[in-house]
Amino acid sequence: MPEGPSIVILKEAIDQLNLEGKVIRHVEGNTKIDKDRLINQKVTDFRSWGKHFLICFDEFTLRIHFLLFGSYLINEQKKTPPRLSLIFDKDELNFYACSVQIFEEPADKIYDWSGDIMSDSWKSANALKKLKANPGMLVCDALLDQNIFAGSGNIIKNEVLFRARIHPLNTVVKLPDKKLKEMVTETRNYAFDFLEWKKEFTLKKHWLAHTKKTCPRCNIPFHKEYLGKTKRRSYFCTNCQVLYE
DNA sequence: TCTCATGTTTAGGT
DNA sequence: GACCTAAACATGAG
Repeated sequence: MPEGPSIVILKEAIDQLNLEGKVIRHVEGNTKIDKDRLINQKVTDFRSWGKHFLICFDEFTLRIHFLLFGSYLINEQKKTPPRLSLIFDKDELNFYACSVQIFEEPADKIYDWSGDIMSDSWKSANALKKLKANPGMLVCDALLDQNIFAGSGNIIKNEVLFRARIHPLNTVVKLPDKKLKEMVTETRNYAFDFLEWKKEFTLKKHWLAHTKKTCPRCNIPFHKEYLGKTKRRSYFCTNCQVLYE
């Protein structure tokens, strides 16, 4: 569920229902937020920013974050109790095991859309600027940093570094400028490949590095190590992924 | 049955 | 404050 492209799929599915401008009639779920705040409120828009799914209202924004295990169902229910159910006249949206928050501001005041790798407003130059402001940061951390690449996650990290032949333990400053730019553009490229493959249910089949045992370029074993500040799984080939001096 | 993982926040230590 | 770690949350695949 979690990475940015999956949230785009959710947004597109909900857009099919044409709920923009519709009013929420009932609210259920075990969330701790004030559910009454949502009743009789008119949804103005559904949006996504990175891994955040946003339900927008004139005066406030409802944010759903699926963390690692969250899920949703549209006009269907699970046996397990929902974290949040939004019931409209004809449709219902059910969210499970997710983080729910209300911000008392419209989404445009909260979010910088140019930081979202999936957004039409994405600006690679902004990401580049943020990277250069953190020269000592490991690239494996940078690709998980939501302030730089909102929507990128561990799968995208591993696949992008493999595609661009970059060793995960490079610091930002060690990468040649051209490589750094390539890392940024490949992040968005891969995210859109991820989106298409996920829609076809063929995402896993297309993984070249993530969870893989052997490098498909060199035909030698991948390294699997828990790297960076967040100690997330990294799969990499020390032969074709370069560690720059 | 058990381990582990597409994630983030918070509390606590140094 | 910077920087680190562990814990908490919670679900399903293998």
